[in-house]
Amino acid sequence: MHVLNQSRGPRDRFYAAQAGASPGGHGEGRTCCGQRHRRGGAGRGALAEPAVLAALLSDPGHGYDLRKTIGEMTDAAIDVDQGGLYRVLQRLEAEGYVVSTWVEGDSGPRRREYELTPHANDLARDWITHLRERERLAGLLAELLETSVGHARPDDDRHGDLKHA
Amino acid sequence: MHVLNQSRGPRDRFYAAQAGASPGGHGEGRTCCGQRHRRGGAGRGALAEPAVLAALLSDPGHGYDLRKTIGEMTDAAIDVDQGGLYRVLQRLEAEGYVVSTWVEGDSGPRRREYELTPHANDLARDWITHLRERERLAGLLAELLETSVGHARPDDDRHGDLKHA
DNA sequence: TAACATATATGTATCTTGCATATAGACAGG
DNA sequence: CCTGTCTATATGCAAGATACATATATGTTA
Repeated sequence: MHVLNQSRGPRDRFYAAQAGASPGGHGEGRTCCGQRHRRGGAGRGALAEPAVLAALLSDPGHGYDLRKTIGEMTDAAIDVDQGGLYRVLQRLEAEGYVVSTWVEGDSGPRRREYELTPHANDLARDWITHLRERERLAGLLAELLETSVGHARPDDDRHGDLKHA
Repeated sequence: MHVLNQSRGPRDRFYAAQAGASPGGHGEGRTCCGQRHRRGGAGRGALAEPAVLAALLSDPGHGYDLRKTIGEMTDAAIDVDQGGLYRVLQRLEAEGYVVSTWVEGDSGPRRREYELTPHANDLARDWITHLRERERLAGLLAELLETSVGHARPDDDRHGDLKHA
């Protein structure tokens, strides 16, 4: 599952401390594209905001549940980090695309309900245009690479690296 | 044309000074998605590197010409900034995907020729996978947004902003 | 010699991400 | 009662990628 921001599931408190993660040292996970796109970075472009928008459009609610909503909507293809999620919501509110209100729940911790403003429709349309363009460009580049690389398939030269034949 | 990095065409020297750009002050270009994706940022994800890879795969040469190659290959949809271009090339060389050699040209400024190493094929295949996934996710989100927003089309309320009517 | 095109390269700000951490209420088990 | 876990919101921080501006150096042309 693509983790846009966070994803370590439940067990927030001291998870890292118990698991022995090095704070500041960083591991060296290698995701793809030759070591790149390791931890932070803009490897895949902005996806959290449109995902949040889509979730709020189809099913308004509070932040914590938004993750689940997004996960379901995208068939688990997109998972937004908790931290990033609230940052997106704060930004959207500061810009007038959502409004939030504290809910007086009689149980559980305090929570906010987020609602989209009419402006959000404009933003969503902007995002649609933008995402379609990104889709097009990614596909275009993929095709170009496929055309040029095409000769050797991943399992075809696992032993000869292009110049041994 | 999508400007990945730079694009102000010829006229490098003092272009900004003459045009009166504020160094450090920054303007506030608004590209799309409600003010965001203004100047730097990771708005569209990494595209410069795969573009350079595709260009080098189909037509090796020196950096300066690579821009033109990329522009032609992508039908002007992608334009890589000069600065970013060389940074990509340096990175690829540091990682062993390209090798460069100074060319003793009898005219013009010194230049480097860049060649891909056999390793570059693996990287290209990684990028293909990655780009296809990005294509898929962008399309998925676009569809979700379209479904939820669908009711009002951009030109349907160009005069009524949803709440003034 | 000034202006311009070619060519390579660095400085810097900004944006978005991903991981880690900080609070805090409610609830279950020992 | 204390500990641990789940729900819920939020900030700190480093890294990666982009875009704009600037710094060079060489050759060509006016």
